[in-house]
Order: sequence, then structure tokens, then C-alpha cells
Amino acid sequence: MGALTIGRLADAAGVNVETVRYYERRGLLVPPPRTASGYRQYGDADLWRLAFIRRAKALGFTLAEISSLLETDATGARSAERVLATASARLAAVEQQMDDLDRVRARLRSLLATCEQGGDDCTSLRPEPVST
Amino acid sequence: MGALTIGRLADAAGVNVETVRYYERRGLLVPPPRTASGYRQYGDADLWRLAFIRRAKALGFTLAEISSLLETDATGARSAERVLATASARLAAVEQQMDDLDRVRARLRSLLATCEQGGDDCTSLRPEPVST
DNA sequence: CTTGACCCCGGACCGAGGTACGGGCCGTAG
DNA sequence: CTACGGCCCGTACCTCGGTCCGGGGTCAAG
Repeated sequence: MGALTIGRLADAAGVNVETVRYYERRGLLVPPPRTASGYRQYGDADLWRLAFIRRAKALGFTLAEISSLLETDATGARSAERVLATASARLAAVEQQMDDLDRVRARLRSLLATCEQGGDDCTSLRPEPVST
Repeated sequence: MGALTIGRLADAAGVNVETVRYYERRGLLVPPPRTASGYRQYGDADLWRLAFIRRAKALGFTLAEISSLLETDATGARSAERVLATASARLAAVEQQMDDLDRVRARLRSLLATCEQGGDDCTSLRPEPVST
């Protein structure tokens, strides 16, 4: 229940002070009340929010997606539907990336294998159909 | 053996004209001879080089790495050692990314599974140790 | 009361890999 | 000859997620 300054909040969440203000500009954090002299006053809910953002970022969500995930309706409830939709889109993207990486890995391995034989291919990075 | 204008070269390689000039500025393409009026005149070697860049990019090499891959020694030979080193570094990076994605995928799947049960976790994106 | 750490703000900057713009010359088909 | 498309150049702009800067006000310890 502590009232936190921006610096303490940032420390507690393990992010940069500038990042906190950036998130506020981006609409990820709710503008907190201010002291008479203009200092931001944060509470535990803000710390939770920052932690949420960190977790979501670690899962690869963009800030825009996280922003959407954090939106609440008039009653203050988050939409499970939106979370489901966003998360499954993210999962699909992750799986796509893994497929791509798998192909790249195979090509790199064969390049290395050929190259270690001293083959000339080593210096040419042979074509192999690439549809990008 | 055709003498290509920048536009034809770009079309043939499937890239933007601006990209060709950008690569020249970046040192990836050798500044070609010019006509009396200053038009760049490209040959097949340039087309090959652009294709090489495309292939390398598809494998995830950065332009800086590609630049290094394209360097030739005094005799015009590319260094197999450098190719090997760069490619194996890239392979390691790809494998690391795959590991990371694998963990993310698992977490997304469990999030989705919980969420579909209508669990409250759906709206909270549970912590799960994240070391980022 | 002073000093140093903290906070305020708007705006500039980073890196990667381009893309777009604007003013002006060139080249060729009709 | 003229119009239109292609080329020249330098510079600005884009995305993404921050990070830094400079000038100025504030708070707590000594």
C-alpha cells in the first residue's frame, strides 16, 4: 500500500524510470495522482501492472497488444475473449517463427557441413529455394 | 553480360531501387562504373551479389555480417574461415532463439488451456519465472 | 542553508533496414 | 519538340521500444 515515487516504482519493477514514463505516454500505465509539487504517486496496483507488462513482453506480446490486454470494460473486468484471441494469435506467430527457424537451421547446418569439407560452396552460400 | 541500369538490376533481383543505392552506401555493393551522364552501369556480377545478399538475409545474417562475408582478400578469394565462423555463430543464435520460442510456446499453451477453462488466470497472465 | 539526489517536461537520439521526397537532369518514343 | 518515365543526389522519415539530454523545481540529510 506504499505510495511510491516513480524511481521507487521503477526499481521495484526492475525497469528504467524513463520506461515508466514512456508506458504512461503509450497508455499502458494509468496517469497516477500527483503531489502538490507534481510528483507522481504510485500504488501497488501500478506495480502489479508493470509486472504484468513484463510478463506479457516476455511472451512476445507487443506493447500494442499488451495495451489491449490491459483494457477493462466499464465494470473494470478484463475480456477473456480478447485475451484468448490475442494469445492464440501470438501462439500461431510463435509457431510460424519456429518453423522458419527450423528451416534456417537446416540450411545453416548443411552450409557448415559443406564448408568444412573445403567445398567451394562455402564461399558462395548456394541458392536453395528461398521464398521470402 | 547485359549492362543494367539500376532499375533493371533492382527488378531482376526483386528489390527496390532505393535498396540498391542503400546497399552501395553500406558498402555491400561495389560502386559501379557510370555512363557519361552519371547513370550507374551494372553487370551480372552485381546481380549475383544482390542474390547472395538476399540468400544470406534469408538465413538471418545482418547486413554487417553479409558485408564481412562478401569481403575478399587481395587475390579476390573469400575467406572460408570467416564464413565458417560467421555461419556457426548464426547457427548458435538460431538455436538459442528456438529454445526461447519453445519456452514461450509452452507458456502460451498453458495460458490458453487455463483460459479456456474460464479460469481467472486468463485475465492475469500468471507470473511463471521469467529471467529477462 | 546548502548540497546532492530525485523529480518534472519536451524533444532528440539509438539501431536495423530500409522507404519516401523533392528538385533537377537524361533519354527516348511519338 | 515535347512529354513521360528513369535516373541523379541528399536528406528526411518510418517502426519498435525505449534511452538520454538539458534546463529547471523539490526534498531530505548534514
